[in-house]
Amino acid sequence: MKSEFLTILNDRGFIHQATDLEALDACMGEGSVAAYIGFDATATSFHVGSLIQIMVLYWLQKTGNHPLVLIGGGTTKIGDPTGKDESRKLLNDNEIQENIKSLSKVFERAIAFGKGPKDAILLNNADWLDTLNYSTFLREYGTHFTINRMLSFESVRLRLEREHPMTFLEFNYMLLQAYDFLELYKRYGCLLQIGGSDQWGNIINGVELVRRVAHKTVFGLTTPLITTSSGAKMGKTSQGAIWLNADLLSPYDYWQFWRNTEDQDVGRFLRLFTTLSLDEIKRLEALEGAEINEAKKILADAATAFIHGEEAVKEARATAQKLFESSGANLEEASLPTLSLSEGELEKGMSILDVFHRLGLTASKGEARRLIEAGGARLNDVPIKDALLTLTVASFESKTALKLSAGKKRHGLVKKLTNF
RNA sequence: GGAGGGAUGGCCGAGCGGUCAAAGGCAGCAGACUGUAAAUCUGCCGACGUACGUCUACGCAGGUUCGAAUCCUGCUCCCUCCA
Repeated sequence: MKSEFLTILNDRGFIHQATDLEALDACMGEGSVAAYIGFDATATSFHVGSLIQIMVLYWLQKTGNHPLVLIGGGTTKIGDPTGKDESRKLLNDNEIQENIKSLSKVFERAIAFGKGPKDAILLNNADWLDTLNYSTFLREYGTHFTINRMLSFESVRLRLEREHPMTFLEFNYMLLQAYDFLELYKRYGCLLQIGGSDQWGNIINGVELVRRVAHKTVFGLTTPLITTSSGAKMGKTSQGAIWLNADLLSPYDYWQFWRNTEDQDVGRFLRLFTTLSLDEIKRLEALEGAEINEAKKILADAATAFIHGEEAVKEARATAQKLFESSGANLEEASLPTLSLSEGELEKGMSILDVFHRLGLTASKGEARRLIEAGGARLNDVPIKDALLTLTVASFESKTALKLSAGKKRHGLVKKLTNF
């Protein structure tokens, strides 16, 4: 590898497949290249599954290339059939707009947007897709696609084989994504599209369309699907996805997610999801036994800082330290789910089951009861034995906050509100 | 168009008139062991009630029956074979 960008990607394990790696490398070695990554606007937040793409954007910019962030405001109206057994419910314009607004916040910390030649640009393909004229589009681009070939793509073939219906609308998705590439090539001289490995088919369609229409060789590159060593897809937990937006998953929980990485994944994740130097990572992943916990903290710090910023890291780390490393510390400041009870409520007494439920530590009161029976519930680190326990003013003694724990890792605070 | 099979809890999958809140597996949660890891072992795993209990749930809508996830009718969706 000659180019800085591809060297980094290669060393850090970002490359799964590429159309012509050598030619791309030569091209990127010569100067700044505009490259794009497309994102669906199907949810209000990304989760860690998309994080690898965001890291790639960071490295693009870091190595002097020109990142184009494409949000699929237009293609989301179609719905990417890739990897899906049946068509998704279609979103309306409003929902898509909301999603775009909420999604784009994530990029701001990772890359710099602006008007300069190396500043990232945020784009929405609705800007060109919405105004396409059907018959013109068919005449100009429809001739470059054969049904024979389109039917051979995995996304289509699977549906056909299983006799799950695929609508004509969805069938067209790949044409529109291919057209995006062409449009970005024309507008910004974009030479490279990067995406997850499942996007391979869509990406090569774009490469091909640009070659046929503009007679230019452009490139495609995919990143691997990241799984944990135990084989699970990244970021799926019982609590739901590991969201990147703080309103869906608190920075503390995000930090914890990384803190709890399996030993075997630490090195790989440090390379992919932090920007630490490779030397440093080598040192960290060589740690053995309990020592590797230090590496996990560094991973959690770096990954959290990348998305939520240094402030959030400090808070998360302080909270974690209070919870796990020092007992009886002052918890007032900790960033935990908190329930404030008024004096009125405390006069009457509040069932401990209700408190667990309202704190979100358990999904129902029954679950809270089972937790207590299993010995996993604690009040200020003392196991709760009685499910009938009620919290009253007296429970607080001289303190203003109580710590409730569900297992070792999930905690919440109950505060006493003073009326006056 | 014809013939047959199927739809069960987050997923897979048994049950085929009462003993069914529904076997078993996976996922999940808790406990033990550890290192906030993995593996292993143990317990839990619809909601509500302190509890004998009540409610909701086996594709949808009706029906038969003292009693239905289980039988009947209609509907919807899926699968297999034949044309």
